[in-house]
Amino acid sequence: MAKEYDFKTVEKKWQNYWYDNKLFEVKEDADKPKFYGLIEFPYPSGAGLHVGHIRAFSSIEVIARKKRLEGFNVLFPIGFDAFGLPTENFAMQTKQHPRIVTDRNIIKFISQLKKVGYSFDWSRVIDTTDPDYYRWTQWIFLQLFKRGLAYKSNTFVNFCPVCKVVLANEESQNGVCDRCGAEVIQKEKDVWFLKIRDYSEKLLEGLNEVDFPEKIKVEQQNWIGRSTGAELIFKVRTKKGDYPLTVYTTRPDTIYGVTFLVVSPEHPLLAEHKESITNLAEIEAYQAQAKTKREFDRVHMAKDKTGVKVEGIYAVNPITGTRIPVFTADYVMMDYGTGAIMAVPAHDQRDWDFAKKFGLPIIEVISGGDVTVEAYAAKDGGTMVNSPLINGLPVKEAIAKMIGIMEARGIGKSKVDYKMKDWAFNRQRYWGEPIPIINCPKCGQVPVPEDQLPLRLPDLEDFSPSDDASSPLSKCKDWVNTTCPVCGGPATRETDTMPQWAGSSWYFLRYMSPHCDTAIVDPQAYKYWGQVDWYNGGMEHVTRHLIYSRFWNRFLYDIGVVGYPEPYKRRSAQGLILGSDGEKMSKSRGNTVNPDDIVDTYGADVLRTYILFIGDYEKPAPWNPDGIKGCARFLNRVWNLQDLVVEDCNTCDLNLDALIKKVGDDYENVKFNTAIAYLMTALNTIYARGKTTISEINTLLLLLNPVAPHLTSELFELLNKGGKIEKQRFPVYDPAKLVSDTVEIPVQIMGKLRAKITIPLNSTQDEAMAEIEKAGLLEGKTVLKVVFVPNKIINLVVR
RNA sequence: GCCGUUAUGGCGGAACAGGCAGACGCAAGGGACUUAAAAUCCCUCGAUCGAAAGAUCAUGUCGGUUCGAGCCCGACUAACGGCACCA
Repeated sequence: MAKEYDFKTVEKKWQNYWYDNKLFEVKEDADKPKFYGLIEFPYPSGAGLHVGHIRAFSSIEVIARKKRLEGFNVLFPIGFDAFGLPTENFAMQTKQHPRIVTDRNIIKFISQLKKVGYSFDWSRVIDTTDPDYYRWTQWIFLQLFKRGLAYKSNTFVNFCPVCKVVLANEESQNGVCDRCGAEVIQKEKDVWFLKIRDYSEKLLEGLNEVDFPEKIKVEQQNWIGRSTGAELIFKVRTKKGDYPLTVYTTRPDTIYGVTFLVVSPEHPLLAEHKESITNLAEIEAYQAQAKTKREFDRVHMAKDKTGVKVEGIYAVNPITGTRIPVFTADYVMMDYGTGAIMAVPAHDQRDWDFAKKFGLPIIEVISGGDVTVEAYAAKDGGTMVNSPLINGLPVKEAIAKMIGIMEARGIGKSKVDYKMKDWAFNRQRYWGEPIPIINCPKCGQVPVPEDQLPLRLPDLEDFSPSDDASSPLSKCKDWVNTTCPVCGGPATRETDTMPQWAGSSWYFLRYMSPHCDTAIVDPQAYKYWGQVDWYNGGMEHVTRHLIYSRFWNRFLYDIGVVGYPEPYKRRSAQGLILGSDGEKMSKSRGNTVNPDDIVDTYGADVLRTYILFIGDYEKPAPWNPDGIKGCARFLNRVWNLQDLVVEDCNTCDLNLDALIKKVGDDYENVKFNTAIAYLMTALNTIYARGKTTISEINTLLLLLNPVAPHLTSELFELLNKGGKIEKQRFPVYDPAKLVSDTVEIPVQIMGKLRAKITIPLNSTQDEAMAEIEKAGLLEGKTVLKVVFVPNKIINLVVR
């Protein structure tokens, strides 16, 4: 009998062996093919590692170990995305410096990750809060700034009047402050933006060349929100003369149905033509009200349209010459299109609602709906009516023709627009990268010279937010007051810091040469490692991190710093691990699972096996404490295979080639659950037979090694005179052995399974029928029709 | 409202490309071993009828295509995720 498997000793032994011998530390090696596997680096929260992390990391871990066995030079790095609010808040509460908190958390994470036996290259650990790292984050910002892609602009921020602090969007969900529950108000402030909109088209195009799950592509496409339409110019008659008001529309075909125009309350028309407006007081009251209205309200009041008619001015329809009234209403946004729309109530539900409320005419210009009941959008059908120049045309043709007419007359042009907004790139917080800009009264915004980077965070005593919506850094006068690098005169530093998404937008580049101090990435290292071959992470990052980092990489490509426009070749996404109650894990629900507990009770291999076996990798799965036991049993049975070893075994006819193919393919296809299931089936077969050979076990161990590396390393060593499993090659199957010479096919009668017959491979229909006759399945029946799929099935239609 | 995803036993989930529904695991029941328990091993395990052989029903609902549908088509329902007064 085999010695009982002592996971504690064995796991410790192999972890020491791997880490002490630096087995996973890699260098560029031109003789080997490279594989760069990446997991989203964790935020080192005080709570430590979560089972969600285990699921997220274990996929690439399996691939990394498999690729190593296949002879690849594998880069599988880890680091920490350590700037951010939770640490800062925790630091404030406990009156410790965030640096201390961060370092402590990182140490904890590293020890937890090592206990799981992950094959990370520990020589490349990066930390976004390390000045040697954020020096380069700041450097990238400066490149963006120098090319006009970073700019400061006035906008509204979420402000909690109780805590007196600017809140990030994620801290003010539903218009309520996360910490005190007070209603958040909008406060005007100058903030930095990155012109990600300039990259809309490139980010869309790039999706064509990457291997991402379709739903990720669709989500990014929707986020970018490309629409093709037209900009049309309506003349607005004012006391100062005609004001050319440009509206954006995707439906220029409906121009004959325009019965009013609507401008956003922030539209410059209103500010520039006050003297023409006869109900100015009313307009200004409405503007003031719209300003204080929170984003949240705007959305939830969607059905109850508000607005005011702008008296004293009117617009002229450029096609018909008709006079039409101008309104201002907050259902028109200043930051999309031109902030002004032509309203066609007959064919747009929002305009319809507004027209009903204000008693405005509704003119049908596309037949096919009943516009007295609701708007008829007619996206796919309908023909134009009441539209002299385009009557009778289907919608699509009408759009094209009308754009042509407008372009010819100089009153409009086709125009592509995007919903994606520029990236608001600052926070009024301490624990982030300082923005390396100096404000000089004479020279304006001056970049910190690159040789002065990193611009270090000053070591503040009090890093709590200020109550005037400015950053904590503004309190540090020694740091704020500086001299202008251009004119040498007195100047002040930018006091806002970068958002959390900054450091994570380029970290995959840093891993290639984490200690390079002359560039963000060493060109030789980049030349070798290039793109990330496979990147796994959460769906929640698809429209933030995943799009931001694609943007930065694309920018770096455009300025010649990197050689590939897309950073990630392939992306996969793990599903959420839910609590055993089927609900999202949370401390308040008390349904969380600490991976440390599982490692202590069952061992790292069991945890790894279970998290991969739990279900479809890409779908959410509830944690089941009993399920872990099954995986523990499985691994135990693998260990005990040593008791079944015989020298010669003529009945050991397990089809290993089929198993190798199945398991290997499943790993690559993110189907870890079925890969493990097939290994279990093979094991059951061996146990039923009662004997096995060392060579058979070795194959199984190699297949299982990426999932359960400790146990398989130990058993391999034991059975192979001290041999090391990592020196082996991942098994290769012989395609010729995947097919046998006979095949069992089902016999259906009238579509229902009635019997099974075993016939030689590639038998003809007649041979199959002969076999069925022999079995006496057709007595008293007349065969009307035979459907025969060679080697698959035979179905008989009988009477 | 728009976009997307999903729906299979008591549970998690399998089913390659329209061809044996329920692999694998859990739970449950029965048995062996044990003084006993744990561990381990063996058997049963979708529902209904039947002593059995077997038959019928069954992949969210209702229709359709097909020799054959969990899978394809049409119309729904529910849950989850994303976006949202986007012109």
